[in-house]
Amino acid sequence: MYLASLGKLALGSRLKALSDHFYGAADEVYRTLGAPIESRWLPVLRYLWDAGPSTVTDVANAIGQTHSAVSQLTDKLVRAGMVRRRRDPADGRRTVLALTDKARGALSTLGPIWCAVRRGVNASLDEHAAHLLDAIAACERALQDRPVAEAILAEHAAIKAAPLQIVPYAPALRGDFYRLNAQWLERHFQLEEIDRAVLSEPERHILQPGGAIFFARLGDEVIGTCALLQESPGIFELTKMGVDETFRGLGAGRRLLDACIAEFHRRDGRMLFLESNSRLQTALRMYQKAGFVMQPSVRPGSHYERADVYMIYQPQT
Amino acid sequence: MYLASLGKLALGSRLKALSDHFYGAADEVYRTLGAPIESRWLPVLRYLWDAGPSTVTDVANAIGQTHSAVSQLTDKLVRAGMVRRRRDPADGRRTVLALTDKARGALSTLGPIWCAVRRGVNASLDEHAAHLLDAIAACERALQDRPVAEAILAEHAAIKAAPLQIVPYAPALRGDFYRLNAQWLERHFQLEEIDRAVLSEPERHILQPGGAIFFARLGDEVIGTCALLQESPGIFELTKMGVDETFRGLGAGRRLLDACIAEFHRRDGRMLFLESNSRLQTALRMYQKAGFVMQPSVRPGSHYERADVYMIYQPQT
DNA sequence: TTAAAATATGTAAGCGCTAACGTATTCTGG
DNA sequence: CCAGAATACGTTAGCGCTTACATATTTTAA
Repeated sequence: MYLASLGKLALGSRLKALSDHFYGAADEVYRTLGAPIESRWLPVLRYLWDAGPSTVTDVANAIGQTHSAVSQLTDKLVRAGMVRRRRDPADGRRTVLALTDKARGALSTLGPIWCAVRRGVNASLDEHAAHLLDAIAACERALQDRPVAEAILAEHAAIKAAPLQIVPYAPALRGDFYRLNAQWLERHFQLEEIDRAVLSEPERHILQPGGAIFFARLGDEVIGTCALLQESPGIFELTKMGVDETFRGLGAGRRLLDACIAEFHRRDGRMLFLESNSRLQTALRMYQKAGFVMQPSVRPGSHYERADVYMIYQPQT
Repeated sequence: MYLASLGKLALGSRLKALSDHFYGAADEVYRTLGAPIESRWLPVLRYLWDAGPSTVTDVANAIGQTHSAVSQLTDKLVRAGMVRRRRDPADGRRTVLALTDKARGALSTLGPIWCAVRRGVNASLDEHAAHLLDAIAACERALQDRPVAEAILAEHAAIKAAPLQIVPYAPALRGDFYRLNAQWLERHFQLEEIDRAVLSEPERHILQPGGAIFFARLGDEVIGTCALLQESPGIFELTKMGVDETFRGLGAGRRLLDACIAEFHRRDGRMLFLESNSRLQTALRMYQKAGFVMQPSVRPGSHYERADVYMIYQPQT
């Protein structure tokens, strides 16, 4: 959950754990079955098996590692008696790695074990693993096409350059009102029939009973909205606040909230309340900072299923 | 390619690289924009921001790391002046971590940058990242349900217990003949009309002209096949060899090959050849070991599009 | 009350990998 | 022919994380 703050960035450890899990399982199997092999060795051993004696760099390129990694792995393999190091007589810079007879013997008895590993992994993971591989490959390709840092800096420049404005309702914004509210409703709850009706016809359900709707614009983009609904004369509800997920953190929510509160005062409202849900912690903190106070119980006769929080605007004067 | 030998196990490094890429990009952005922050700090800082002063273990649980990792991260954060360590007066074992004013200041100016990071990452990766997350979650769940090592050992026991037999053609095996050949054809090439015809009616195209078909059975499962086709009197072609991908390494291919060669001798054949493709290195090595010799050019008048290898059986007597 | 068990944290060592460097050796162009 | 560039490879230090261990402190149970 808190990892989400980093967006997609916190994958590293999860994936390392995942792959360590696999390696660990394979090693456990090799140990149990008495195969004198470790799973981390396999890429190197397998390449030498297929390609015959090879230089460090050849192996490194083939298995997608740096020459250093191969060199260090080779240390272990030599220590385990699986690989022999030799100078290349034709080129004194090169080291030729070759399997020992011991390694050849070990590998040649490994067929059934590999087969079992393959089938066991498949049985456990089925298509999941395939999806994972596809997804990784897709990400790698996308990153090659375009460096992320560049994309981020471009976004930042665009955000900084665009002014953040609060504007009142206009018919052209009806679609935005729906979109911005549907986004968080669908993420956290269910979009119900009543929601669809109110969001589709804000004029009828909000403006006409004496309410107001504001929008936050960043440059040309409409990134947030908030509504003030007159429940009965002088009694207002703050509702339908939504900020585009990708544009949070710019202060648009607070600006919208302030606009609604100002409008409430302009209309000489006597009471302003809101209903929300305890899952929306960030929003609740913002309401609190703006002067809303948490009430001990939910609002009597609330017409929201999802409301378990009731707050009333009580600014300290 | 050689990683494939490990099946799905070689993900670790790729994913670490992928996530390092993200961290690196984010850090580059923070540096460029002058934010005194590193991306690895964020989970901790963000949690302290949201939850207030907390103990090491609380933070560790919240961000999904070990207490050691948090402790070490805290060292850095203290050195950077972002976090304060205090003993918990109520419980002398605990250390309470709290943000410094400096950290609070830094974090509060970070909104637009985070927003840009989110949008930049989204722009670069779009749904790829979402798929990746889904796939990881699916794998994690699958692993929880069933330990891999156990599944592998079960497979191994099953494989070891079952006898590997070579059996001649029987009508009930027609479907297996198709399946086993279609598998590798579709993976490496294209399944063409002519293939479909031959594979669907082996009696007509292979047996009736004086050929033979063998199957490898492991217990109840049919895991491989190979055919001997009489091209003209005394001239035989070894063809349609296929072993189920998940059952390779058990020696089924070699056993099938030997069966076909024995059959060739039993029929007093004068010549035995095969056509194949240089992509199928493993198969080619097996043919070589069995006595087939690579010819310098492709077979004249070959009826295979995909054949770029021509081998003739020439056992050293 | 007090010994044993549990909890909270820091520290050390290690993993697999990388980047940076150093040292050979070979290639290249004048 | 020979100086500089390029190549091959081992070594070192470091990353972020883990496990194993050491040291406090608190809780539990007899």
